[in-house]
Amino acid sequence: MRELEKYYDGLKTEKEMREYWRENKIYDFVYDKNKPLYSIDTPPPTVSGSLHIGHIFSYTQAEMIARYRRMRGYNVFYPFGFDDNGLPSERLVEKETGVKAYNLPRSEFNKMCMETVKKYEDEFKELWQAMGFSCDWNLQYATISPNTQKLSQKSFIELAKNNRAYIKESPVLWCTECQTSIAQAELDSKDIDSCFYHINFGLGDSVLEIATTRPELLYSVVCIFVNPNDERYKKLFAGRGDPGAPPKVKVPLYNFEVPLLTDEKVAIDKGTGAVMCATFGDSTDVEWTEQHNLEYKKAIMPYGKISDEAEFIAGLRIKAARKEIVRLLEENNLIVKSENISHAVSVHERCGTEVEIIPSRQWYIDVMSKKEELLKAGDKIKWYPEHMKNRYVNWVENLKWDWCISRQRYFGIPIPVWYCEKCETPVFAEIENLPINPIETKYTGVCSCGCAEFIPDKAVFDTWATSSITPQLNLDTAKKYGIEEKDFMPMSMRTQAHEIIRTWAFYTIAKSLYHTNQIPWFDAMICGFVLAKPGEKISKSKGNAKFSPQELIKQYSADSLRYYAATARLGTDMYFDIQEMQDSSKRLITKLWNSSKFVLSHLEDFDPKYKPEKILPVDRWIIERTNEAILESVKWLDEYEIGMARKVADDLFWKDLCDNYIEIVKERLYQPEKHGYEERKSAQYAIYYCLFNILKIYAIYIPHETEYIYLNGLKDFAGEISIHLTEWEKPAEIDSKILEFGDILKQAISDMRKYKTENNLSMRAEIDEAVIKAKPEFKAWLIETEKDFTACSHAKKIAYEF
RNA sequence: GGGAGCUUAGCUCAGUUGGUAGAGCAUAUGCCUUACAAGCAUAGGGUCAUCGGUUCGACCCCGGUAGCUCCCACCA
Repeated sequence: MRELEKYYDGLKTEKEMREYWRENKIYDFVYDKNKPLYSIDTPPPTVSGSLHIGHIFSYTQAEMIARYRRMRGYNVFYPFGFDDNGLPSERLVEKETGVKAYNLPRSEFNKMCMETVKKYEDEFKELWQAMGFSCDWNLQYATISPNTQKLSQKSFIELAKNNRAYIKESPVLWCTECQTSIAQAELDSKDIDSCFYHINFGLGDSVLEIATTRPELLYSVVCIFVNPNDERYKKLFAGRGDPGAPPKVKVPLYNFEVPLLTDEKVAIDKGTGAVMCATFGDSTDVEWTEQHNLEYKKAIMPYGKISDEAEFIAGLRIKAARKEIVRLLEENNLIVKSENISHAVSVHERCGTEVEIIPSRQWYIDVMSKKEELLKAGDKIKWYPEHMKNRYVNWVENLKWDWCISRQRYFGIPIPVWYCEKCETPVFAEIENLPINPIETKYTGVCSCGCAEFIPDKAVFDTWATSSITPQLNLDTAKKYGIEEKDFMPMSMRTQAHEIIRTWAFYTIAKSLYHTNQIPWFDAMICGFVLAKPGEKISKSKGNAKFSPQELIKQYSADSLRYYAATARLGTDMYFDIQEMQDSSKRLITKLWNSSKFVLSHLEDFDPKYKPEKILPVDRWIIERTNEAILESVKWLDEYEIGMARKVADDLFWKDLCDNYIEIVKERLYQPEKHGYEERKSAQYAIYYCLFNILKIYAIYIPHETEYIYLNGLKDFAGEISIHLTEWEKPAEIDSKILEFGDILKQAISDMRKYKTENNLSMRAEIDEAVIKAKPEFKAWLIETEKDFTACSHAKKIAYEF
């Protein structure tokens, strides 16, 4: 057995340990049918730029769970993936190269995307490896890979054939900057400064004042609404009967007439209580258009300009059009007043552009009619922390649109569909031909209408439409290891941050429900964010990501970052304090090193197979404390509370083992001639058990250091080639009597130390008497401990108060 | 406007069956102790946001209020 060096060199050691793990394939997935399976659905990071410390922390927390389960005897299926297709990646490429996707041939742009994505993936992978992640890279997947494309297209075709997915020409959320349809989940809200214009519309010989923030949409006004209970307008409807011809309102400038209708949705106290319904100003306009069966006019074109049909403003961009209309209205004295307001508008989360609603033909997945089933599925999943389920429920209940899955973009998975040139009926690719790009491959069949000419769909899928099948991607990999679907689905656990409950979690649940009629995973582990300060997310754009994760690892070591990342409470945001990280981690890592050094130096002649006939009471105490801590850690980790489990380990290690137990048995270990050889063996047995098990708990947090200590001190005793392949003890019931006995000893030591400190004495100073207060039932154990206690207190005499 | 979380020592936070308030950091004082001065010991420091209720007893359970944070809605 080798001895540990005087100081621990984390940076050097970590590299060596990772090399050791690689060489010995420590984390390679092996499916042992005698062990239960624990599968983790890890977020494939979006390849949209470099990762920051926030990503690192939440991934690390989940990684600790993987390690924990492995050491509890599970087959841990822990794959990693990259979400490398879609708009985020496209935007990254556009930003890095300065090109715009629509200015290039699609194949050329996609090639650029592949190159960029590859570069970042290598960077990501290196980073995860530098953090000591125990995933098996043989299980890796990428959402742009051919196999993923196949599964994603297959998922779509199945849903379309089961009428869960459908194509429809209808108003859709549209980003004029990215020039694509988007889904409700991609909306952000932003407060913007705007102007509320009160405009005079014509009403017979009189006028009707209507307030709007979007005068540029006057051309597309299809009717005016007032609330039926609004006293101001009731008289306008009097005597017209029902159904009567509604009053007509004349739109200014354009001078066409639209009906005046009533709807309960109109807020009486907003503006003048009369609202213009344009196609489309907002989502309420869409609802009204459907409910009241209104016509629609195309006002805004997909590229963000006003339609050619609109007089005065044709071809102008939206903001310019607004300006021009306002100018014309003012010129004609049609504006009664205008008030500056700040109001919330929906913007596209990726680019911040105000979202429009324009009619377009898109593919959707039905979620609106399945809300109840989706909510039930949410109930079946165990959410950690529990209250995170609220976000899911809240989202499902407030859904307004079916999930639009087609995007008019380039770097994504093609929609495997062609349309009949004559009747526009969609035809689907054959499953065995997937993956397929309909632009490159012709459809060879004949349409039911007899036509044989087909037009390919040029759109691609929403990124989430693919990343929502990660359980299926994982299953596909698992099958290669001989795991059957019934043993794999639902997966054990999904881990993710709370910000993507409405996207990733929701979509995955929906797809799982539609494909398999069951939940995708049993547990959802929802991590919090790492914030720079309250309310401020870490991001490059805010410039508060002072250090890159790579730099932090290089400077402070992965174990330091990992130990600190384990401070967080599950689901709760934490603030990253570099000083605190450095101090607390370094302290623990050093302490663990020094105490291990001490323990190992007393194990030269130790034989783990030999259990001393008599284990002394104080040794039984630290063994039992260790067992207690293991059980408590298990309890916390089963609930994904890694921070609480770490605290349990810290308390045992620091307070009980280092501060008290080692101080008590030190002399017994050094001087068997004074304390007895069998007594020394008892202590050896206890320190070995305690250190090994503490290392096993810490192994999930600081895998490098614990492995190094294990390899250089404990491996010869334990046999396994890595501490990460050992299993945690499974202690039976805890003996509380012996724990109580430990508390008595600790109290006595504390009293003794207090006395010495108050008298400015060294801890080694001799004192006349040390006093132990205890119940009489502990008398026998105390007598057995007297030699130890005398040694650690340096008291001439031990007095007892029973 | 609806919902969730938080409010405990100067700072960061624990406190999971309701029974005398805890840790780390910081501060002060002392201690070279056969692992560790990259250490150890001891101490000071809290009307547990606030008001009310239940209870023999409340940081904990219930209700109200305030502040902070987040999610959702608000887009005429």
